[in-house]
Amino acid sequence: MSEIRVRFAPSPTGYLHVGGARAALFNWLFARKMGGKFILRVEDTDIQRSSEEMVRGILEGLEWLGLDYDEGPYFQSDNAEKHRAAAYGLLENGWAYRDFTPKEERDDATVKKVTAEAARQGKVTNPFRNLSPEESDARARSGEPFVIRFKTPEEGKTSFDDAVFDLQERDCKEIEDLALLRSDGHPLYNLSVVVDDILMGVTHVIRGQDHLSNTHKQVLIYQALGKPAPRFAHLPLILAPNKGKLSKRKHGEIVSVTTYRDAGFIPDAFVNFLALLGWSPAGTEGVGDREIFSREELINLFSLEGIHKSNAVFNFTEGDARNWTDQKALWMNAEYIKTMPMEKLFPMVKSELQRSGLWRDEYEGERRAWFERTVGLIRERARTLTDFPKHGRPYFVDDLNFEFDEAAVKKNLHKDPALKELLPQLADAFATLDEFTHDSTEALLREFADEKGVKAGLLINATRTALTGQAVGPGLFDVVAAVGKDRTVARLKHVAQLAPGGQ
RNA sequence: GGCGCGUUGGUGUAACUGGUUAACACGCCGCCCUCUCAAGGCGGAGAGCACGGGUUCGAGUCCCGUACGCGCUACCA
Repeated sequence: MSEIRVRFAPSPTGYLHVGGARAALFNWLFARKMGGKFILRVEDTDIQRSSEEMVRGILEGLEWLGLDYDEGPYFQSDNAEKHRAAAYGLLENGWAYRDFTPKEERDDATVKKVTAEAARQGKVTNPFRNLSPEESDARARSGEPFVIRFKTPEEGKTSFDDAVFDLQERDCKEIEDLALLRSDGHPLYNLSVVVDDILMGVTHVIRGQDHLSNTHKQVLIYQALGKPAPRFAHLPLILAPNKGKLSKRKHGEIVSVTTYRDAGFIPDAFVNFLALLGWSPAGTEGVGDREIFSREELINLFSLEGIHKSNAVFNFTEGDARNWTDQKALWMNAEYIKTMPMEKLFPMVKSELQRSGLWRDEYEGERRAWFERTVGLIRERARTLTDFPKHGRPYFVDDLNFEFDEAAVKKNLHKDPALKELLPQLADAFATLDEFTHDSTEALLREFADEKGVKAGLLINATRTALTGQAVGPGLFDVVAAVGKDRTVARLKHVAQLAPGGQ
């Protein structure tokens, strides 16, 4: 069997969105699984809409996801000459004709309505379809502008066996005489994809279901070109919570994969989440109810048969800061952060801390053990990588340059006036400890509480807020040990000064 | 309008070729743990499988119809 070759062919009309990312992922998984090649091709036929910046966005997204391509990126526009040649070839052998109808300018917004309205009138035979070659040539020679259209057969049907949607058939009379070449000579999508896929030896076309109807046109073009069509596999769509289309205009940054990168997602976690949107390893022996899969496992488990037919909803709540994206994605990310090997997590946390100016080289030198322990503390309740600088700041700064949560201060420091006296005393007691560990500090604090006749919880919560500014966080004695003796003593004394006197 | 595709709890999914009280995960609620918050453990609510017919001893699984959603119907991709 010859080599499997698949491609991801995004149009650079925006950044890499989750739908595109998932299409790229499935192509990549298939290529890796089958030992084939994964090709990246940018469909920039419509040059007016393309920009280098947008191409960069796509490349960045793929890189972050770790979807490396074996060939490319190719640019469809580079092949325009070949696409044109193909169109003229079809013109010559009678599979296409020149249409001299004057161009109608339609803007993107109204084109749907206009075309739907036109379709309502019923299909009409293009008056130029049967123009004699002589007359057609003559008019072309005279400089009259024309578009080259495919001469869709009047009889018969097209068919292909989709790997996901099974046998697809369509009557040719339902298919319009699609334009192949614009009057300005630019090749159009349906021609370009086919020619490029032939040129690149693509064996499997895995793409969004929105192309399912187009595929019939492409099948016709393959026939006209005398080439076998590849195997098609159409993916279900990813929809917004209202089951409508996911779009940049309506849903903003939430659909861009770079948003997830910047928000502190682990690439593997996002890939894992994406893989389960519209695909499942159902029926695979021994997989059971698992949902967490490493990249290698996904590659092994992946198959076109596991792809669903029905669309999936990307479930997020607009305007909810905590659940800004799909909660399962968030959960999965937390799961990865919590369980991944420290060696893999370390560099991610490092660059995150560097971004917020909290990184020190000693963290991978003499203080590495301390740093890893501290990261271990934070990771247990982190949902994204940005939680490391956010929750971790009190551990990484020497001074008091971290935020004190107002409610926490009120509840844990100001509520009981006795703390103004107790905290400095506790600080002094801590200062006497030679060995400053989880156990030794806990023993000391509890004994101190007993002596003073107060509940340990009072001091514990006050100390937590003194050391971290928060009312919530890891177990207090883990915090104390991580913050260390000097800072613990200093911070306890500091907050005591801030406490309201007397009352 | 035409053509195509789809429809299992709020979301993602499972349910071998029709055969136990429709399963799992996320989310939600409660309990336990506990110095807080998470995590973790335990338990619970939530779908009778879009709706209506049919076939069958028996249907989420097969057939027909309807509704709804989505896609295509461009000199966009």
